Amino acid sequence: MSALSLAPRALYEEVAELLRQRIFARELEPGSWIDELRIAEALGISRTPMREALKVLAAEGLVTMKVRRGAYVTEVSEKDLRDVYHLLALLESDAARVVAQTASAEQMAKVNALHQDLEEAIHDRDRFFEINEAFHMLLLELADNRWRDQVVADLRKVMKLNRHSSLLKEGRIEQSLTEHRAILQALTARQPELAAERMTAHFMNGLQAAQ
Amino acid sequence: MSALSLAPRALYEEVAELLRQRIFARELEPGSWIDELRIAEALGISRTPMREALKVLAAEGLVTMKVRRGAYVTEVSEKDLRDVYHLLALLESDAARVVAQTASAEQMAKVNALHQDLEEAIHDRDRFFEINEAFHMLLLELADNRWRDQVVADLRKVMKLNRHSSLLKEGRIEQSLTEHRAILQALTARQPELAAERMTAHFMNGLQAAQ
DNA sequence: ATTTATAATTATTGATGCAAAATATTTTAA
DNA sequence: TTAAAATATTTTGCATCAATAATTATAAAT
Repeated sequence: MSALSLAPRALYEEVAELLRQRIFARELEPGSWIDELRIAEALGISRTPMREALKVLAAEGLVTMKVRRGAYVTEVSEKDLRDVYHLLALLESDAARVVAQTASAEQMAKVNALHQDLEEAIHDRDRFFEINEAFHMLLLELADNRWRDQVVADLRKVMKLNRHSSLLKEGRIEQSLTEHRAILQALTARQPELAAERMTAHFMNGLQAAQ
Repeated sequence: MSALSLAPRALYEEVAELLRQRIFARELEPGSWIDELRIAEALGISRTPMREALKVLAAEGLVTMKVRRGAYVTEVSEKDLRDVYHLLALLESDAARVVAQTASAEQMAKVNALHQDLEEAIHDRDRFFEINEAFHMLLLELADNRWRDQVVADLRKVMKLNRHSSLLKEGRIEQSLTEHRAILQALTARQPELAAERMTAHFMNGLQAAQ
């Protein structure tokens, strides 16, 4: 697949990643059947790594396996989107709570620094999106719970399946930044419950904007 | 596996379930390498469904795949156990909150009825364990979030990997029942936050007992 | 004696082939 | 003309086979 890669992944991992891209790009539409033979042939690989990749994606929730009927791209309803948002809000607000409780001074400085980058990226939508993601990832990392990280990663993938999933709609950037400021304030003030509340509110506003 | 099954599962699903049983029974020890060839031969099946089953278990977190080194039973440290408990407490206490908020009168009656069964099973450890599990499952069902159900199911599997995972140690049954009474009281009183708090406490006490 | 390099063995990973099952199409009968 | 049954085609699912990569052991050289 890629000529040079430091950590050579197995072929089924490469294929899984490629399928994720196609699903998120809506080349494979939700509800549609995935023709494993056709795609495998198009990629010039056999069905074995293709099928293993589909199993991985099924476990992530991106595709749904039906017995003797193959793999289908998971359909994410409006309710599903709300449910996933609900869980993300719960898990990430708890991560914020943990960070407010346990982060070292150096770690908190890192959080602060990343927020400053976000402030400066207000006029660059793509960069704002990128740093926003990094900020959420940093909080997860500092909360130090690998199982949560895995769950959040999977849920975020499922969220991306929905057409209206973008956490940052056009006019939401200003609003989002304001919410981030409030979260940061609660974090640096070492107020766990307040940080959690504000993170929850942040997500709920994001959901409002998405619908 | 089972001679008659209404929903015929694929062989790789059957194998995945069998491997789960063996892992939980500690026939396959945490950290040990899984000899897919040997097990496949012992089961009289080929390696293909075996490998697909291992991919499924890897996605659940029960086994860890190492590139070109095969599958290993995931090792769950004490910290891992605490982390998983933390998430379960978070997710299930939120489910209790949702149930307190949204359950219909009939649904709440079901919750009540199941708790009464629990009260009556106090002298039958296995039955108490069984109904306890059913009670938690009922709350999840009533909270009506299939994504949470999936996450909780996976986390509970991981939890079972740890030697000290049993939610109900010998002397804990009395204590557990007392906590359940408090949760039920908050649920029927329609006090979401109280129900969530008490569910969290229930889990934290369970974790204490486990260590 | 220790370290390095090469060879051999072992195990994972990927490809191909075959059989069973499900769906779609065609033909026949009412 | 429509419905049902049979046949054909498509596709999944399992097994076998081949190749690649890694580890271990042995031999040689320093």
